[in-house]
Amino acid sequence: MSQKPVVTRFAPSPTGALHIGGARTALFNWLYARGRGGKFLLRIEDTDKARSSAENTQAILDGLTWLGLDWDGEPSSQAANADRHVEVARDLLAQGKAYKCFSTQDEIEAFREDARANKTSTLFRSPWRDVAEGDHPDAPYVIRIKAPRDGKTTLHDEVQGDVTWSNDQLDDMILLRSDGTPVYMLAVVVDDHDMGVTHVVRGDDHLANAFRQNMIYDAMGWDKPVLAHIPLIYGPDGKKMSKRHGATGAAEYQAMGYPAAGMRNYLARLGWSHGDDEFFTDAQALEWFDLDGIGKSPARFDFKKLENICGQHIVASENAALLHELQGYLAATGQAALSGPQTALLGDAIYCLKERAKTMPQLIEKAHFALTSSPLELDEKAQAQLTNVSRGILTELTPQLQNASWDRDTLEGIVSDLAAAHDTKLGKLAGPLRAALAGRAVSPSVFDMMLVLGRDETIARLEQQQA
RNA sequence: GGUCCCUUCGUCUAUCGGUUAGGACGCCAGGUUUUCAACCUGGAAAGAGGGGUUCAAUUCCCCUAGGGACUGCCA
Repeated sequence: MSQKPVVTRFAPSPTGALHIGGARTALFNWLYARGRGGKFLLRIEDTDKARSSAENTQAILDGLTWLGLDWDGEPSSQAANADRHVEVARDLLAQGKAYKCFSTQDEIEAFREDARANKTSTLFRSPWRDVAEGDHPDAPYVIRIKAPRDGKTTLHDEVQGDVTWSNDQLDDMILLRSDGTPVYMLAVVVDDHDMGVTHVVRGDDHLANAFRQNMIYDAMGWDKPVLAHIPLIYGPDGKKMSKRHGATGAAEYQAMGYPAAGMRNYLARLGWSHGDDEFFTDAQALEWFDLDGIGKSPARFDFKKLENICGQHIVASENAALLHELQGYLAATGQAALSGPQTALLGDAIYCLKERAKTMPQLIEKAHFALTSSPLELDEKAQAQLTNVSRGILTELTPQLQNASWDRDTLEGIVSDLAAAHDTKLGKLAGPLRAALAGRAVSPSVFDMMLVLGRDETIARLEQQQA
């Protein structure tokens, strides 16, 4: 049996921004396809013209781009394929697998109200299913598919396992509305088939739809894609993600300054696992990701863990890449871009900043010492001590620090010098250095200010802070 | 109401019949630290309930409870 190349797709409807749950669905599709050398397609389901907008479409594209989820080719528009959808519906009608139904919306609604009142099934059974063409009135009609009424249907789902439905639960769903436009359920199947989609990975809110869509595949005799219905993401309280949880849109996470790599990692691990691996790179995710690692139960969104993962990714970032991401964050949030000197200063400082920031705003906050300037006069005694201690030594130390290759004697010498300067701000350097000598992470602050700004500027700013 | 799905520490999860039920985030305690943050050590913390099957169930089956999705001429 030859392996067909994998084709996945993400098919959002542009009736709103990119939802964080949608972003995860896109990520899963992307991971699956890209990890197998397949294609990841994007289809905008814009058949609901009243609620769709170009702005939303752009927002979705921007969100995916921010997350680094690149798609193959141009995004396709479902609305643009309407003629093709109609053609399939007409084909089904011609084959006798669909029929014209003349029941009005009022009639159907009345039936449903009745059914609800009597607590019976609200499944509408059209009286037109078996009426001969000659007995049709000259009136508006919809085209409905002829659903099987006997037996049962079992669908295999890579996440849900085998799911069985009794066919009498299937309705003769509408394919073409009375105005002749195709309905979503038809469009999805036709588009997926025409686009050559091999794996449909989507939210499990579509699980029931899969059975309805399956009828079209059967009627047309088309190959069916592999299905994987993934559980939805819930808010921290276990309820559906909503505004009161703080953020539902991917763009909001970007605005909060979470790095894209951290988002990918966190979102991937939410509902999917590869043993005990929590923190991983894109390369690892691509290699490890598979459908059978996806859990069946819904996962809650945990901001604390997101932050933690993001922090780890910031630490692991290349300095230049992190700086670039920071610039992107500033631009995306409409903040002033860094000036040339600021960029240079930040470039020097970022190595010590990234170890203590979990988000972009935190990075900026920690960089405050380098990005703001406020020279001041300084105390003569402090000046003398500083000069004494730092002369030549810090200059020598800089490359050593950055290469993480330490000369213990030198450092210990500095510590004692610094300790002697206890009365001054300079004394603060002793602590961080001792910590470094003890094998712990260096607490940079003043020490790093020296390395980044130089001695004079550091002293000036410290004096200013004291005032 | 009907159909389908789900249920391991607070949270994300590991476990593919036999484990002191593991890890991570968070939390608590202690340590280090003259900023912020980080770091080190230790700790508390879970199989929804009830029946089976089996020598042995978190793991397989059934029931109950709880949660969710769907039930549109929306997508």
